[in-house]
Amino acid sequence: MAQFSHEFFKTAVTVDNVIFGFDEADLKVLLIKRGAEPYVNMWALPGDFVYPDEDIDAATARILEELTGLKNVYLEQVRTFGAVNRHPFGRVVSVAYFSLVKISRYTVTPASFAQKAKWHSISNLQELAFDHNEILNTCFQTLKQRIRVRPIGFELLPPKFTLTELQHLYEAILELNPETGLDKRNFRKKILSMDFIVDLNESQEGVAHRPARLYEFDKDKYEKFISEGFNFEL
Amino acid sequence: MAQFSHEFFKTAVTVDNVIFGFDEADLKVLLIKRGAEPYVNMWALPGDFVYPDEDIDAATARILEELTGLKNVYLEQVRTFGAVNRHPFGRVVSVAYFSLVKISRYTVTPASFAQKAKWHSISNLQELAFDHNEILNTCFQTLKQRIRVRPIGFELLPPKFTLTELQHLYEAILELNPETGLDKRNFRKKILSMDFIVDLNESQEGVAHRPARLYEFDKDKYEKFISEGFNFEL
DNA sequence: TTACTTGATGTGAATTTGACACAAAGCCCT
DNA sequence: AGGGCTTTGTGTCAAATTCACATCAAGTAA
Repeated sequence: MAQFSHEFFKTAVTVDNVIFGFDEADLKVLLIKRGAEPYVNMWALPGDFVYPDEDIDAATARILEELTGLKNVYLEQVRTFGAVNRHPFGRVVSVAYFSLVKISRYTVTPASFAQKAKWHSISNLQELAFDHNEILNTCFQTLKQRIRVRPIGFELLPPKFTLTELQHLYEAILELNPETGLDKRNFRKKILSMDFIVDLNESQEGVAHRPARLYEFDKDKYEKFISEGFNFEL
Repeated sequence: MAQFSHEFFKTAVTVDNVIFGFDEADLKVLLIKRGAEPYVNMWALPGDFVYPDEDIDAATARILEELTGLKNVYLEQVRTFGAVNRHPFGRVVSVAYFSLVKISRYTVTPASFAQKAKWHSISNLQELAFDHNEILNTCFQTLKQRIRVRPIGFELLPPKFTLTELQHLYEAILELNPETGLDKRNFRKKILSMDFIVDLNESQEGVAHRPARLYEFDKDKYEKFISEGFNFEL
């Protein structure tokens, strides 16, 4: 095998991270403006080379932390993009992840590799560097599928949330028209039938209308139900 | 960026392919016995280095064809495995795929990199080379999910099949007990309500019991239904 | 002709989904 | 203090789907 090294050990591996956040009624993605060639000054997904002694999963977590300061974030590998000419400087294979962050906890810390970082509404994206539009899109589709079958929406919301916020989140991710999309009563019935979304007996404060009750997601309870054969769905 | 080359362009990328087949009542995987170090003489997933000028998807298709002679096979990328020490000879990142082949069409052609190739029953696997047990398992779980939501089971069956064969296939992939698993009448009702599984008005021949009707999967019809908003499920 | 094996088929109860509208809570303004 | 505004919270019924369940039919083999 040593004789193969010359030929094969010449690829660079990067990770690209589609960082989702949810704000008011909009699903957003955190993009950086590139500060170096290639594609300088274009918006791009946050990403970096994987270091020689670094697991790929760890590289993604590192990038996320460098950029947002956040640790222990929901991260999921989606797909690897390896077209021969996707990078102008050589053979670069990119492993795409998405992550879900609570946007309120985000603090602007553009990493060294970026001039600035900014949340972009998913419904309104321009052309990105490299094949990043394709990557972003693939990750968004994956999120859309995941959200219906795993209770990961809560990763995007503050720890205490209202059912209306939760519904808006689902509508944003599933790209449903708020009018015709999810029926409020049926949505609440479904959600509350899952006993791991617990009523905190608290209410919103300082809103100019009837205050909504606050709920939280109880991960321990969820995992207990799962281990009893329960199956989350929409 | 050129200054980074020294550091980063040192990884090798491989693909590993979990090739599924279905035979009688058993889901099988095609494994090769390794003919070279490392892990010589152990069973492993068929895989190879991705050539410098080869797309990753193309590499998988190539391996499959070298091994089985089959082209135009169902192939799906699953996940990339990139732990630092997964390969003893250096940093090797592996992109895992699964593929679905009609086992009857398989002809033994062990590729140059293998001493021999053999179908192994999925329910009865020994220890494999590298992290291939983990890869295989991940791919199997992915197949299990996909089969419920995409009509890909047909890729594993001959063009003309009986409903009993189809049901056995589902039971094997979903790891259901044939007794308690799927109800025959309900299964057939569901399947036949999808109008893209068409009755050929032919029967089995040479079986020592009442011959079963033969059906085929009509891909064009399926795609027409999909484009009309239809959603396949189980 | 009989026995054996597997194929084919329908009904009714239980559950789930989906559509739909109005009163209640709190803030703001006058 | 009262009225208006905005958003919250809640139940019923019809329709559709799911699930459980048993018997006769078709062909081969002896």
